[in-house]
Amino acid sequence: MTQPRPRIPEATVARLAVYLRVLTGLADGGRTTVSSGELASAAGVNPAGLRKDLSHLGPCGVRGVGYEVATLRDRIARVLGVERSRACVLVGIGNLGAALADYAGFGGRGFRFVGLFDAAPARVGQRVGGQPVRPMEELAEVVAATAASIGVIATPAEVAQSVCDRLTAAGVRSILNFAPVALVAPGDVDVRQVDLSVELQVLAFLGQQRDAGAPALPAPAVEVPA
Amino acid sequence: MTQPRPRIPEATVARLAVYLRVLTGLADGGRTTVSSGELASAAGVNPAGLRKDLSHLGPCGVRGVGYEVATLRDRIARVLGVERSRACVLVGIGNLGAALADYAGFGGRGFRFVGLFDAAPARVGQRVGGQPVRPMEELAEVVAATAASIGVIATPAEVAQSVCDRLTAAGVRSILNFAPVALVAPGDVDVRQVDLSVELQVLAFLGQQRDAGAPALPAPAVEVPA
DNA sequence: GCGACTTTGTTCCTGCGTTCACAAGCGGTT
DNA sequence: AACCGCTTGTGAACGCAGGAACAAAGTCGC
Repeated sequence: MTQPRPRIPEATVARLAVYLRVLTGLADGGRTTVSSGELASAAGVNPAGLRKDLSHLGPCGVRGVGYEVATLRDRIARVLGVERSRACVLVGIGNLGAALADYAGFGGRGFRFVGLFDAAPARVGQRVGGQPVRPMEELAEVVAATAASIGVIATPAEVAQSVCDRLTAAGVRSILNFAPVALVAPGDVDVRQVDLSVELQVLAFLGQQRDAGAPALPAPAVEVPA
Repeated sequence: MTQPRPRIPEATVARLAVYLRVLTGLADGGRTTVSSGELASAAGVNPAGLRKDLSHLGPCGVRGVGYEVATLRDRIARVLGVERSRACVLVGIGNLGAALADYAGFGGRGFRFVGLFDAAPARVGQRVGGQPVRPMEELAEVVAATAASIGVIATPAEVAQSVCDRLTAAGVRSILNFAPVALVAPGDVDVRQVDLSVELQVLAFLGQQRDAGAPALPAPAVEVPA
């Protein structure tokens, strides 16, 4: 009954999600097989690293040929746990929340939002992404009824912790937090933090560093023909 | 170079951005000093790691006391290049693009959008976050006029590469891509990828792993099925 | 049927990031 | 003025991720 779970590194899991997306696209395009080199280039990673990532799933390719697109896609989907659709609740239907609710990349990849919640009475009742926005009072009820295991927080930072508390109290065990605060949660709850502005600041730093120290750099920019 | 710039690890840079946000909040709250332990807890990291991160900036704390909030904040801001405001252009004003344009976390942290662009004629002319949406034809012009160094892509995946090409052609050297495709760009252009659904899939994986193996299994060392 | 080519899966190695633990330094107290 | 406790900064070890090279294995051509 147990899965092949010799512990997959988290960095590998993140890349597996990318491979899954690429493979889904290839399958929709009618491709039946793909080589590690091609897949790696489409995913933006090193071919050897890709093969190492896939090796965690056990042998799933054919030497001399490559990987069967549909088979590999299904296998990754099963390992990632997106084989069956997962119920998620989304709290905070501001600009970002509405964008997330509408984001096609979620529904198409095994996630479905079973409840959108907001504390502002003005927002409650509006329809976003085909669903009505519900008041916070219904949160526990919906989580219990749908067995939602994932909660997404897209509220202002000030209320994120209290939303987190309510989600965990309702039984949610996994939380994705877009608010720029570090949440504290019970040890058996997974919390992942996404700060949209952090990436922008890393970019600014790299740009400043490049501009400051690179002028005399050789950097003939050899092109890599794909 | 007068700058102590012996290469700061990228992971450290990302955390410095988080420290900067926490410090700004503390300063606004009137705090004058803070210890590494407290700051680390607010940022969700290990105290020793935080001190190591800060050590890249040179000594900036007082032993036995802690760090001076305002001083440390300004120092990190200078290192990250957030001291002066940076001009950014944003392409793709859909749900996500509108959320980004409105996101207060950007303007407050040294980034200002000097141009919002969309290919859909229906969107052009609308005002989002206090600015008008412009047609793609004006992209190169605006980038040249404002010396924007950062471009943000929030378009559908299909057109992201062509937008990337136009941005680089216009002179943008740093690109933040929210579209789920790996972009190819010249070697002197920094491209950073953010896939919102990847984090969700990592969460699903961790949740599945927890549910399947947590009851009493420490590490069963199971092997692959068939 | 056999050889050669292609591509996977694995192994080794190098470098980086993270953590632990300790010495150094400063403020407050007596 | 000297001691003591607190906190920083740094040095070292551990573990992990990434990259390159090699061997196994299967297919295609002759």
